[in-house]
Amino acid sequence: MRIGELADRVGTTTRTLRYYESRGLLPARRDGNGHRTYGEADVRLLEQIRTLQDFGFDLEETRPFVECLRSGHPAGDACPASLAVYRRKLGELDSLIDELTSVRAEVGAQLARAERAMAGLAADARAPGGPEPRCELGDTTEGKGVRG
Amino acid sequence: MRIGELADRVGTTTRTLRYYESRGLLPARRDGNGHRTYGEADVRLLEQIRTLQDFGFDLEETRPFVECLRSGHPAGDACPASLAVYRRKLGELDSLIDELTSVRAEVGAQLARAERAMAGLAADARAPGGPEPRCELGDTTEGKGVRG
DNA sequence: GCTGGCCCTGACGCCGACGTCAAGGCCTAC
DNA sequence: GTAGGCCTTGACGTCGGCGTCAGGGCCAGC
Repeated sequence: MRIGELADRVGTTTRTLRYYESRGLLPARRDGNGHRTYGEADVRLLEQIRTLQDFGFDLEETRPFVECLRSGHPAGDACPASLAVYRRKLGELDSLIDELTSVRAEVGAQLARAERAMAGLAADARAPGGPEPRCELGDTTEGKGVRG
Repeated sequence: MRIGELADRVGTTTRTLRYYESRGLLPARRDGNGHRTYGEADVRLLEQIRTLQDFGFDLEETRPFVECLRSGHPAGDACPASLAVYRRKLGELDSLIDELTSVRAEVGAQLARAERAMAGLAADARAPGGPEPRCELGDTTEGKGVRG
C-alpha cells in the first residue's frame, strides 16, 4: 500500500503521514522507486494515533501507544508507559475541567450582574430625569464590587 | 505615564502594550520625543483586557469591552456588544466542558479496561503455561468493544 | 564626555500540526 | 509522445500572543 491509499483509508492526508514519519512516529519502507510502502499494521498504528488525537492527545503523547503496538502487543495501551500517559491525561483533563467550570461560573456571574445593571439603567431611563448618567472617564475610584 | 510604568502597574510588559496598540486595542498619545503617554483611564482599559484574557477570551473578544469603557461607560460590560460576547463565551465554555467531560469519561474507561487487561495478563503469567501469548500483528479483526 | 536607563521601530522566533506550493521523477493510457 | 496521476523532497505559510534581538535616539547624572 502506498501513501495515498493509506491516507484515504484512515481519512487523513499524505502530508500528515509524511509529517508523522518526520517525527519518527510512523516510519515507512520504500519500494524500488523510493515510494513509501505500508502494510496493514500501519493502518492500525495510524488509527491508534488518530483516536488519541481526537481525545486531544498531542503527537508526542501518542508515541508510547505506537511503540507498544509495534513491539507486538495487541493493543496500544497494553504497556505501562501508555497507562502512565492515560493517567497523566486524566489529571490534566480534571484540572482543566475544574478551571473551565470555575471560569464559566465567574463569567456567568458577570453576565448576570451586567444584565441587572443594564435593566436598572433602563428603568432609570424610563422613570426619573435623564436617559443615562453620561459618566466621564474621570478619577471616580470605581471598584469591581458594584454587585448590589 | 510612559509605557514602562503602565506595564509595571498592570503586571505586563511593554511589548504586550505595543502589541495591543498595533491591534488597535490600546492607542496611545505621544509626547515631544515620540514616547507613548498613558493616563489613568488606560490603566482601567488594560485591567479589563487582562481580566478577560485570564478568562480565556482572546484579544478580539475583549474589543467590545474596551470600546464600551472608552465610550464613557463605567464598566466594560455595560454595553450590549459585551453582553453578547459573554453569552457566546458561556456557550463555548459549556460545549467545551461537555466535550472534555465526555473525553474524560472515555479515557477513564480506556484506562480501566487496559488496567484490567494487564492484571489479567499478569495472572496468566503466574498461573498457566507461558508468560505472554505473544500476539502476532496479524488480521485478528480486533474491535474497539473489548469492554467486558 | 560618557555611562546607564528608558524609549523607539522593525523584524525574526516560537509552538503544533499540519496546508500549500514548487520543481521534478516514474509509470500508464491513449 | 504526451497528458494525467501518483509519488518524491524542500521550504515557506498559518494562527495568537507575544519574546527577543538589532540598531538607534534622548535625557539625566557623574
